[in-house]
Amino acid sequence: MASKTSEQLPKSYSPAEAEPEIRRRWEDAEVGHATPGDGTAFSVLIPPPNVTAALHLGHALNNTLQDILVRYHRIRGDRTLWMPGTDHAGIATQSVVEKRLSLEGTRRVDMTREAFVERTQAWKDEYEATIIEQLRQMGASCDWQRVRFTMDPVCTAAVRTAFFKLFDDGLIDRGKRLVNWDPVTMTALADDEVEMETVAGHMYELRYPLSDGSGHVTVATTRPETMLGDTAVAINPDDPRAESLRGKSVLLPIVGREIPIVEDDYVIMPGVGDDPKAAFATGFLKVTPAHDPNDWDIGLRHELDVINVMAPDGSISDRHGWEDANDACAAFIGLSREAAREAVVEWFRTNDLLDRIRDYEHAVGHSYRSHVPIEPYLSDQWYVRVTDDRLGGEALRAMHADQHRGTPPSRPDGSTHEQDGTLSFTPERYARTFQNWHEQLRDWCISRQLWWGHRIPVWARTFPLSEAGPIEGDGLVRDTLGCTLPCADGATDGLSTMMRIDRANDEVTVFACVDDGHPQLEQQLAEAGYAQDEDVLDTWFSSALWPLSTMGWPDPSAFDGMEGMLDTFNPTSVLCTAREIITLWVSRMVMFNRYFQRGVLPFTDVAIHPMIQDGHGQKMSKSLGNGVDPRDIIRTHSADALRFVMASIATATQDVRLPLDLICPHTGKTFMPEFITTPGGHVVTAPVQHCPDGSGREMATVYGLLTGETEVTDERPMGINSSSKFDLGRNFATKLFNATRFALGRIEHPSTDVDATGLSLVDRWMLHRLHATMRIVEDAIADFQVHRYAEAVYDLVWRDFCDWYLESIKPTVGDDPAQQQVLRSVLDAILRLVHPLCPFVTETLFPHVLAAGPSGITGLELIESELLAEGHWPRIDSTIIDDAAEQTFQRLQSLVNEIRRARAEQGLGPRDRIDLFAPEAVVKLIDHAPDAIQSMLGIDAIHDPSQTPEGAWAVVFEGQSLQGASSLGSVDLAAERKRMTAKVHECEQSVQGFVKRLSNTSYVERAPEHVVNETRKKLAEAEVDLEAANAALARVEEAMQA
RNA sequence: GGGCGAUUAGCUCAGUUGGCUAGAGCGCUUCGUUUACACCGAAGAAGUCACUGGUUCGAGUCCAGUAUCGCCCA
Repeated sequence: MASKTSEQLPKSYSPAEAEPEIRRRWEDAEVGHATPGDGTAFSVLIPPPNVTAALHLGHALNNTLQDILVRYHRIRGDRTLWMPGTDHAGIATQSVVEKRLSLEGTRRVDMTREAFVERTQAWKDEYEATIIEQLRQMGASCDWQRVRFTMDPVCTAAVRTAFFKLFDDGLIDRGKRLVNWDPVTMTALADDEVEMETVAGHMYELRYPLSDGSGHVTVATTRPETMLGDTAVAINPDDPRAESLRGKSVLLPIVGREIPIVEDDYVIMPGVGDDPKAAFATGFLKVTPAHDPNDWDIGLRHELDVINVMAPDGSISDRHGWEDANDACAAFIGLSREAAREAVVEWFRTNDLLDRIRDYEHAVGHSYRSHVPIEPYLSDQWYVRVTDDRLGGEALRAMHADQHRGTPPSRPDGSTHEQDGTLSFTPERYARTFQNWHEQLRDWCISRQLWWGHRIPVWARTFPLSEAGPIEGDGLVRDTLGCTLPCADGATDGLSTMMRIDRANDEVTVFACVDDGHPQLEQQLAEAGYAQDEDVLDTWFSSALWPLSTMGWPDPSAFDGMEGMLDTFNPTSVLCTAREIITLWVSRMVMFNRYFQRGVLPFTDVAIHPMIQDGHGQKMSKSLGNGVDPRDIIRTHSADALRFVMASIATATQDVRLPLDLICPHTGKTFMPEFITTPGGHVVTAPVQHCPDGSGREMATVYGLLTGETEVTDERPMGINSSSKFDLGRNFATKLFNATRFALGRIEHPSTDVDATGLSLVDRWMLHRLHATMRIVEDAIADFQVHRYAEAVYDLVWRDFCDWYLESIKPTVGDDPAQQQVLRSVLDAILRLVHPLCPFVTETLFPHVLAAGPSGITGLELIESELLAEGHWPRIDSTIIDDAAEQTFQRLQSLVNEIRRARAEQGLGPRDRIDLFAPEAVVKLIDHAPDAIQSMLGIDAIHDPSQTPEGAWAVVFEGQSLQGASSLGSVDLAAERKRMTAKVHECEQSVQGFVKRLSNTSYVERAPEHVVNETRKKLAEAEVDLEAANAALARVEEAMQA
């Protein structure tokens, strides 16, 4: 290392060359590798990115935040783990693979399940590699020896164990429920995979005759075709018509089914309230429990029949639970839902039962994959009973008392756990989201009709009831003891069973769940004619186990190098994520970790960061082509730039807009593209853009490619999405590099034994600034406010260190070994402070600073290490604090600013020299740093005011007036009068403001004394300034008349 | 429909328990390239803090209402 001298630093910084080399050094040193053990642990789990696609800027923000925390804690000396990994993302990944298959002219259903999974595995391998590479390029200091994948053997073991335990503990249910069904791809969709779209539809009013022939009721519906499955008509109990209809029933047209009229306050009354639906309501609601989620709930409340009239492909069918279809229905069977709608409406019209049709705009859920309306569809699904107090209740009890509104439910046995009340959200308001979610929790449907995922470890077989022996009950039965069916007794180790008894059909279905590590039981079940469930688990089931599975739960000793991981690192320290998955993921991790780890939390803090939108406030998304690949930013701006800007924009109050720019492939120039508005109202880049140099050359955009409106050719290459927002970070890294290079050139013989108290003002001030910034940084990171961190080091490096300190020491540092040591140590400390934000440039510079010699300032400890990434945070004593130096230096800064302003107004260039004629008090102030002031202001000499020559200009400072004169001897009196007039005006405004405030007696009486005194002091200062300014102005005017 | 936010300079955003005569970066104007850095330096212009009320000696900050936008849940 000692060979790294300042001479070896290149003239300018080239991140593209430096970054791969630095990364190699970190990886060779296994910087991120963590082992279990003693001491303060700090651990973070990556929110595993989906292997569906490469990372975008949202991930860059998320992971930058984590890496900052992790690098900071690592160099603070904590035992630090950042666990990396990826998520199999069941439906999303299956969907992109199917899309690729369709491009190849084949389909999933044309191949075996094994072949499809293999194909998907290949996709996963490709994108996992891409994602890991992206993280490495960003400088993520993960533990790369512990990369996990939600479907790898370690995670799979956890999933199997968890499912079995939940099943065995009665927390897994099976039942018929409505799911979001995509009738084109024929799978259930998760709620978040349903996109709400506004549709111009119709509200149909249909007449249903009363069974007793005493008239009819008119129902309003947007989906007339579902009437074949109606099992009731509902009316609001407050509706005046309700009483006369009570107990009556309706004869359902076409089907001839007699269905009850029920009273339910879900029903909207016509014209009542400000719900827009009220304008379209008739007060009567057809109830179709099998085809509408709200109707399903009404059905439950009134114990209605559930009649499914559709096949999985969305066509009308009497073979999926519709048993009373008569001849009149035959005409509809087999029709698509769209055709059936027309046919049903036509039937009503022909039979004079159609009242009217009105245009009606409403939101309809669409499949994000096939883009057809989703069908609420009745099917058998597995559920986790998260509404059970052992799960949902534990999540509420986890919340910090300051953040939970009211009192969380207590445990049935009244017990408490030491980790109750220890989960905190930052920003605090997101605790509300978490609490509200758990207070209206619904059971969690975990089965998905997919091939890609964790297959549900349940084997089932249906038997005639007569073979089952003496079993009791009807419906779902957990106690299977006494059952004589094969594999159904539930007493075998590793096997847990339940059964569904269907007495009406004389059948019993046995469900047998097998624990992890019992392949012989699976074999046995297969031999007994049981078949494994075809479905896979919801992706979030394995994600929910992430804090456990990545550390080897349930048995870390079963895996290499994992022993002790759970003990040391679970609960983890903080989870960094966006708010959109508080319900989907955070909640489930809390429930599962507490359930499986005897009350232990998965993490104690949740840090929610903003979402990144484009310049038009739209989410960055693949379909809008407004996404930005972090690798493009790294290529054009550097990883440090990416990270610095990500940290700067990670503020707590709102989402951030990152206006999109385009990089021209012809010239490499960045420019603002032309935007167009899509029919859907989104603002996107026009498919073809023109080179900003006016040459007329063209380029294609991501959006153009996506819509097929353009393609990439030699003449029309791809424009790269970027953002000039990242210039800030690139400039910062460059500035730091240049400043370091310059400083190193000035450090020749640093003292090694420097006591801060004996130093010059500028040195003491600089050390004071370092101390103050360190406190800000430490507080900011403790509060997860990385933008405050970025801002603080920006000011320290650019404003304090470069603009003031380096400029101040230029005349003296060459001959001052003590100052050289201050320069060396401050530089060293700055690199350590900036490292978590910009690890590459700081690591690049670090050995060069070490090569400048050992540190040596009392009260500032800088422990050396080979790599900064494995180094140490500076230790700084409070003896370094020097408020007097800070105050004096601030006065000098004001003086410099005033004189610079005057110089500029006088039209003096940076090289024009001046003489200063200053009163004694000002000279005394300048004497704190005479060389610095003279150098920064280009002062040749300072004289007594009595020697002021003709043609001097004035500066008002602290109520005094000093004069400056250019060596050229000329003065621009007009400019001088203008500036002095402005100064007088400014002073008058101040004086007036303070006088007004102080003449308010209630202000003087009621405001705290120190506030009033402060105002008096300011008034006094403003008054003397005004006096001095007036005097100066008078002199100018006098000179002009002369 | 319920909940949570946002609205501050041309743009993107800060603004900690009410005490500022409201800040930053970019952009803009003027000046400056022998003297670390033009991915730079110096100077400058630019804001009725969405609107209407209220509380207070004092409101960008607290309260109520209005408008617009965003997200989550139903």
